[in-house]
Amino acid sequence: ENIFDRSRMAPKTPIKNEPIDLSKQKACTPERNPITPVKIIDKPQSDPWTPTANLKMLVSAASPDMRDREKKKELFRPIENSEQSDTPDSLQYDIVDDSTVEEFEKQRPSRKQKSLGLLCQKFLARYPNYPLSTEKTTISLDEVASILGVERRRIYDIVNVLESLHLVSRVAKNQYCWHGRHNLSQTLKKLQEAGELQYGELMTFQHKEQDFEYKFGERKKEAVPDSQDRPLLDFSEPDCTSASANSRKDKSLRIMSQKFVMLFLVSKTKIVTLDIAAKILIEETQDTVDHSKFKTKVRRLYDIANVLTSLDLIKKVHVTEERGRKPAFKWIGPVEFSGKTGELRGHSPTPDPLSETQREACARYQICATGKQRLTRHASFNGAEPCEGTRRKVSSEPNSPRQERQVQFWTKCFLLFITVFFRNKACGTETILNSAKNSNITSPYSLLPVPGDSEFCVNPLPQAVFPVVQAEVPSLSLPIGINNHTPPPSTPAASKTEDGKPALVPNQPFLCFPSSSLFMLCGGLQESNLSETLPTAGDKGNRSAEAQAAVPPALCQKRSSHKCTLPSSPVDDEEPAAKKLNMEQSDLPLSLVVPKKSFESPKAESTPGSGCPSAVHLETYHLDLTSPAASEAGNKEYTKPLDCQEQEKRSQNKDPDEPPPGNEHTPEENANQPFQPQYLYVQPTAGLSNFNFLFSANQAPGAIGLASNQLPSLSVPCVMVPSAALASFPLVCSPSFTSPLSPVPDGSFSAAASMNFSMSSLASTTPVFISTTAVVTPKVSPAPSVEPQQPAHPALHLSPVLTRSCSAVKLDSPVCVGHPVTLLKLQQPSSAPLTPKSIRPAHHEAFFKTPGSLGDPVAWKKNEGNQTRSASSVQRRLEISGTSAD
DNA sequence: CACTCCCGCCAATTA
DNA sequence: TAATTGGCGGGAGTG
Repeated sequence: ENIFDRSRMAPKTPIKNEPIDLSKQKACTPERNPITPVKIIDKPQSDPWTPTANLKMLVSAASPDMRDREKKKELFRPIENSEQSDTPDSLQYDIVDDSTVEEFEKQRPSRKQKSLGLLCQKFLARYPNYPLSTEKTTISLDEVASILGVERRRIYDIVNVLESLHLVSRVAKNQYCWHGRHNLSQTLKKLQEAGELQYGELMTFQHKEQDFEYKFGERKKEAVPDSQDRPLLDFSEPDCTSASANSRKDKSLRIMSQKFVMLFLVSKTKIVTLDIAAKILIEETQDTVDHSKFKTKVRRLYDIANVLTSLDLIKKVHVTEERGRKPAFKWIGPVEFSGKTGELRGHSPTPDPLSETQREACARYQICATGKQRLTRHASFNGAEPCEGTRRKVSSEPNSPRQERQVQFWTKCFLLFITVFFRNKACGTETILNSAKNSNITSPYSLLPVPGDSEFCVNPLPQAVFPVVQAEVPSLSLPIGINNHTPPPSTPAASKTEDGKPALVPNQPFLCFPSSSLFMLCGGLQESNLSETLPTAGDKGNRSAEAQAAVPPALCQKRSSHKCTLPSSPVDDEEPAAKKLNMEQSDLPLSLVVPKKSFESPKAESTPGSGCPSAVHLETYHLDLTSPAASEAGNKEYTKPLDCQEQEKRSQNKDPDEPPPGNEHTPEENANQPFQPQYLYVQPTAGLSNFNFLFSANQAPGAIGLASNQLPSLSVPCVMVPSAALASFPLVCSPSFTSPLSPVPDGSFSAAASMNFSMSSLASTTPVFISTTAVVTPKVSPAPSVEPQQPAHPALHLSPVLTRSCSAVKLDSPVCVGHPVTLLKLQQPSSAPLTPKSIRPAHHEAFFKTPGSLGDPVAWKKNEGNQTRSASSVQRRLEISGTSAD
């Protein structure tokens, strides 16, 4: 107590003045209860207390008596300085006073009490939410820190986040101005707009329309460069001015905070999982994704989330996924702000086209958000801020209907995706299976049980992942998998086997997700839709399936090059993990196939017809949701230009088959199209960091379901790829649909396997490729024909994969399981998406043995025709018997 | 053990 | 050069 008193007495100022360590100061804080027993005091003298203890107490006590604190601090300092060993302290406590101890304990700042969230609340409590305009409240960091009894460092954490939302602004050193929530709405609106541009665009561009993409492609080509130049958004705030200063600011907590908020605003579900957010943020900033970075990012996100939680903008929730529950946050703040567009866009000098391009680019970049791009946007974003001038650069085209549509579209897709997941999870897998049986889904797509799939996505993935990994690495090795249904080599043959369905399959579309981006989406989407859809077997089932299918986006990674380096290492890591996963179900073998590269050719072939379709499908989904017909139309081009790989990916995503049965059929026409299995790409998160997963949407459900249930979980069509590895290449997945595989594990796998292979091999099926790399290729427009290369490329290079299959959803089909999926992934490193090319090669090789794949994109292109290669490579799927993921 | 996230070192910036 | 900011990650508290 004495101490406290003293501290109180002492002037706060000390901190600054005094050389003393901040940390020590912290200790001071105790105020909260002035009451604190005297006893404590003694300690200081003696040193009994551990600094920490003191701190805790202080902290807990803190709020009220700030003033005193200052004094306290001073007092403490000495004490602190004297620091003694902790242990003694404790003893002392006891000795000193039991009561005190108790008090301390009570007061003890348990960790929670010291949480940033609580601190933030205290901080916020000091200021009115809606201060009178007239009154300018200035905040002195030192003062607040002392009052709250915390280190100044902590105040920075709070202030930085608040500043990102413009609740406060820095007026001078150590001085902030409190604005309150008056402008919160505007800020959020801006963020939403910016978010849509960055994140949303990705989606948007997928938008279906072929035209759209088509255009994009063109634009992209043109624009791409530009895009690079321009940053999409900048979060930057006021600081924009000092562009130079970016370095540090880029990583700023402020920027992270804004991006984080943007994710929520862009997300339909309004739920964002931390890992997804972290991935997204990492992409933006980092090239290399390492686990440590991920962890760091997550830490930061917690910091931000705590502040946002205190602002009542978000709340913590848990999203249960395959692997288990993941921490996530749900936006509970205002959601709509009027228009999206906003000024921001308008300014941009660049016309829509640019914007589009930018978008594309952005999609990649943005998300990744690296500096420049962001900047521009950001600037706009800031609007008010100084930078504005620059920011305007960013084009705004905001609202073009298309964009919006696209956005919507994506959203839908996401929703579907999410839904699917949820369903899967939610529903027993069993049901799914059943449903599947019922349905007879022949189509591979359909697999999913509609109703029940809840688990699908998630579970499968993990498991799948592992297997995949193994497989990948050595393609050879892979066979290892429990079921090796297909030996890698065989694959080609296998592919044929698949044939049964091949027709459908052929074109499976793949979706690529940018790793991060997808997730986000997913998170957001969640169920809402899903829930509805599901269940009924027939159509509904299908739909649901579709929905699911839609979901999967493939990811790509953006930066191709960067990642390349990683590959090897990641792989290693992966494996272990994979193993774990696999273990579970040995039965199931997951077959992972990793196609090395898919074939371009197939794609090419497919592309024209199939490729696009897939894309279309997705749309369809949406359409389904909304209006099916339209969607299909869209489907074509899933491919996109490299630039925006991410975007592309997304765009690809579109394709998913159509959910509705009817629709699906249509697509089917194209032999290829029909399939479009969707794949989901999951980025590796922390643990998995290296791997990427792809799921076929279609399959997924089944797979998932399977996993849990009967089937070997494996049936899951997921493929994992080490991200690094992937980065470079394109993945291919073929979802084959297996025909009706029954849940039987082996069979399923085999089927799957076959499928995969087939895909690769088969022209018909399209193998999917995902190319991570960003391939340069620009886009493939939907129309394959359009570009010669594209056809091949698209698949290959483009990460985007696309696919999706709505149909997958259909549960009916014979087993959902069947799908084989393949996946791929690619990743790109974060940063520079730009050069896709560079990236790929290396990675591919590393990961995949396939020569062709590895090599250049060009090769691929060449290959296009040859599915063979790809097939083979692809084929390598791994099988895993692992036990189920579970 | 995983999730949280506090704490504070220390570098980048700023005054 | 000193002070202010703030990135970052070790590692502890929680469940």
